[in-house]
Parts: sequence; C-alpha cells; structure tokens
Amino acid sequence: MEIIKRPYGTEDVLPANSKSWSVLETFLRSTAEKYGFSEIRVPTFEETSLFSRGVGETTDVVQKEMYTVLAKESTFTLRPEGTAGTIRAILENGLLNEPLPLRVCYILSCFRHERPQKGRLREFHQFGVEMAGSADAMADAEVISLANQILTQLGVKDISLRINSIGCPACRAKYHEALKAYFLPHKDRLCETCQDRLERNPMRLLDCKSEICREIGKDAPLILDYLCEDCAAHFEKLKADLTLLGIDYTVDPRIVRGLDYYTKTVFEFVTDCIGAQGTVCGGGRYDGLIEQLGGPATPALGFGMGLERLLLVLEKQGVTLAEPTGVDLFLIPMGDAASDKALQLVAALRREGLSSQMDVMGRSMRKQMKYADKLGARFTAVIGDTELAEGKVAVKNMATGEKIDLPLDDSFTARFADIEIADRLAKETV
RNA sequence: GUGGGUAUAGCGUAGCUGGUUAACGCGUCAGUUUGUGGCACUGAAGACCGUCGGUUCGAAUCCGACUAUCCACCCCA
Repeated sequence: MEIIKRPYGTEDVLPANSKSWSVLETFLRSTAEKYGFSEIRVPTFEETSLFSRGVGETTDVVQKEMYTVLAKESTFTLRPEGTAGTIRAILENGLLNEPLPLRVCYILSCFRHERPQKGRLREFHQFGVEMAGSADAMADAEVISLANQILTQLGVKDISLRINSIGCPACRAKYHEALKAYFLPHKDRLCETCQDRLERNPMRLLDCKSEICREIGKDAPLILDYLCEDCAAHFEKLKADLTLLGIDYTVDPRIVRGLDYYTKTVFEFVTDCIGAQGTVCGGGRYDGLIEQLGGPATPALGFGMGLERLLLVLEKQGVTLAEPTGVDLFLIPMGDAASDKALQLVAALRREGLSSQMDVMGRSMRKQMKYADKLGARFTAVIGDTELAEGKVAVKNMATGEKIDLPLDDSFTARFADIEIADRLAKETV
C-alpha cells in the first residue's frame, strides 16, 4: 500500500526542528508581553463574509486565495490572515469595553491557495499583534518597536524597515486620480500587468519590476504629497518617534499593502536573503476596520510576522535557536535484577527534572552503549550484579571518559544532579 | 492563473552519446564472544529508476502526455 502524501504547499515540522519552533514561539509571546500584549486564540475557520468584509472584496486574497469549505449545510473559510478573526473576537466578546488601548497577540496558521515557492506556503504560520483604541502615532511607533526588538534580539541582520503612509480614504482617492492621470498617457507602453493595475490598484504601478514601467514611473506623483493635514502630521510624528527610539527606517513611497483595511501608516521589514518573498513582517494602521466589522469607530493597528520566513532568515544567517534535546543519563542494566533497579532510577531521575533513558529494545550492552552515544547522552551508567552487590555504580562522562562512583541509594539522583550541573558549568566556562 | 527547472533506496547523489544482476556516501539493522560508546572492518535490509504511453530486438537513459515538486511572475507573512 502506498503512503498518502501531505497536501501541496504544506510542511511537516519534524522532531529535528520542532524545538526551534517552540523556543521561537515562547520568545515571541514573552517579548510581546513586555509591551502589554496578551495572547488571544481564535478559531481556524470563520464565516466567509468576515473576510470579504474585513480584508476586502476586491483583494487577491479574498478573490482567489481563500479556502472556502462546505461543511454540511454551511460554508466557512479557513483564515487567510489573523486580523479579521481577531477583531471579530474582540467585538463579539466586548473587549473594547476594557481599558484602552487593547493589546492582543497571537500565533496561528493561515491558509491561502497560492502557488507555493520559497517563503510561501499554502498553510503558513504567523505571529501577530493588534492594538486598538489609540489614534496617536506613538502607538504606531510602539508596535513597530516591538517588531524591531524581536528581530534585533533574535540576531537578524540585514533586514530593513520601510515605512510609508497611504493616507486615509479621502487623501488616497485623490492620489489615485492623480496617479491615473499621470500614467494614462503612457498606457500603451506599460507592461501587461500594469495596464491592468492602472484601474485595479494604481499604486502597484510604482512597484513594478519592469524597466519600462520603472522609467515611466520615475516622476510619478507620490502619495506623501497628497496626504491631508491630519495624515501628514501623523506620519511626521511617527518618524520623530522612531528616531527617538533609535530605530532606523527608510521612507518608501512604493510600499502598498494588498489588504484593503490599511490606512495611514504601513510598514514592512524586508530582507533579500531568502529569495523573492522577503517580507518577514508587514503591518500598519487600520482605522476603519473595526467599524467596518460592525464595531464602534475605533482606531487600531497591527502587524503579522511570517514564522517560516523568519526561520528561513535565521537559518540562512546561522542563528540557532535550540540545541537538539539530549539525554542526561542513559542507564545500561545487565540482568533482570539490574533492569528492575534501572527502571526505578530512570523514573526517579525524571521526577528530579533530569532527562533519563534506558534500553527498551533488549539490546546487548555494547549496543546500548552505542545507542546512548547516538542519542548524545552526556552520562551513562552500567548496572550489573556487581553494582547491586556493592551498592555503588560508576557514572561515565561520555565526553571525557571520566568515571565517578555514586552510591546506589536514595541519594543517587541528588548526587547525579550535582555532577550534571558541574559538568554543565564547566562547559559554559570553556 | 502564467513561465521555467527537476523527478533514481529514509536522506544526498552517480549512472543518462540506449545493451545483460542500477552504483556510491550518510543513515538503519546484524555481527567483530553480554562489563563500557566514538574509530575501523564484515554482512544485511531497503529502488517496480514519479505514472502512463510511444520509438526500439532492447529504455533509468530518447520522445510525448500526465502527476508531483522546486524557483520565479503575481500577491503577501
């Protein structure tokens, strides 16, 4: 019988890598906590209309990338991003009645039906935060600061923060008109996709990779010149605050987010070391979204951080988050009486907080020794009739070959713990 | 949705100007007398050479289709 393979664009996290994931997740939550963000957990699937209303009817994500499933008589959609569901939960549970601003974070999987490539999966994971209630640019700076601290403390290098303001619906509408007016005379020379973009999303024209489009767009009007007074002031304040925080950034007027809810501030942390999909973190302000989803008009913002992409960067840059799990003491019993004793010792060591294992395959002593070595056991101990009779056992340090006698009584686990700690300290000082 | 690349044991590869039992490294398992691992040596298991069809006396090797997968466009994390 042949095995069934995983769906295209999904990934298995194998034992060799799972620890990096859990270490990363713990780090993300605890860092977010320092900024006042508490974790929220929401369903994997939602009412389809939540996304068409929240993310935007005309976006690619909603139009062609959603996994919408028919379950009995109802249809649902696997979340393509985290914000809509989180805002839904906030509104449904009345969280906005708590002292504002509300700060929540999450780690969840998202689903988009796209063609997989490096840094892009159909099921991917993201860490995200949402902050609701503040219209001040200081809130923007804080959220960006969190992302910045995460990346910095993880040791990520060569990643740049780009910020932009895409204004409020009022100034953006004016800007779109100006852009169209600028590009229309050159329409025939634009690449095919850009001709299409001219109507759908004119701001994308500035981001085109084609030489001709770039050349044409060189002198195109910039959104920053079309911001209303309020939006312009907000952007200036953000820049000033980032400078106060010592966070480097570049203003990139070409940044466009593909989700409809963004207003004013948009930002992304981009690297070029993991292929074409280099946006590790992206986010911005969405002052209209909460009202759009039926809540009270409340300014808010957030970001999403792609965990697979982040892990790709860390791997590429040689950052290791976790050493493989080892074994502190591997017991090698010889004979039934010793085996019974070892079984009890292993359990006692584990209760003590140490990791301990023994053979469960009925292997010869030599094989057990080899196996202990492959497991990366730091210490081994052979227990046979002699040890039982003398009431002591030699614990062997696998790295040095040194052996230390320990009494086979109730003090064994505590004594071994001392040796184990001493060994750990010795390694650290070296 | 559109391009292009790739498809040989668990993993990484060789073989690809068609020619008899498809090779190598790593890994796994068993041994080198059940009282001490790493090294070395011996041996074993494990591949219908992605699938189907075509050319041919003969196909892992050439051709086609399909499927899978990777990279890129697009889009986003």
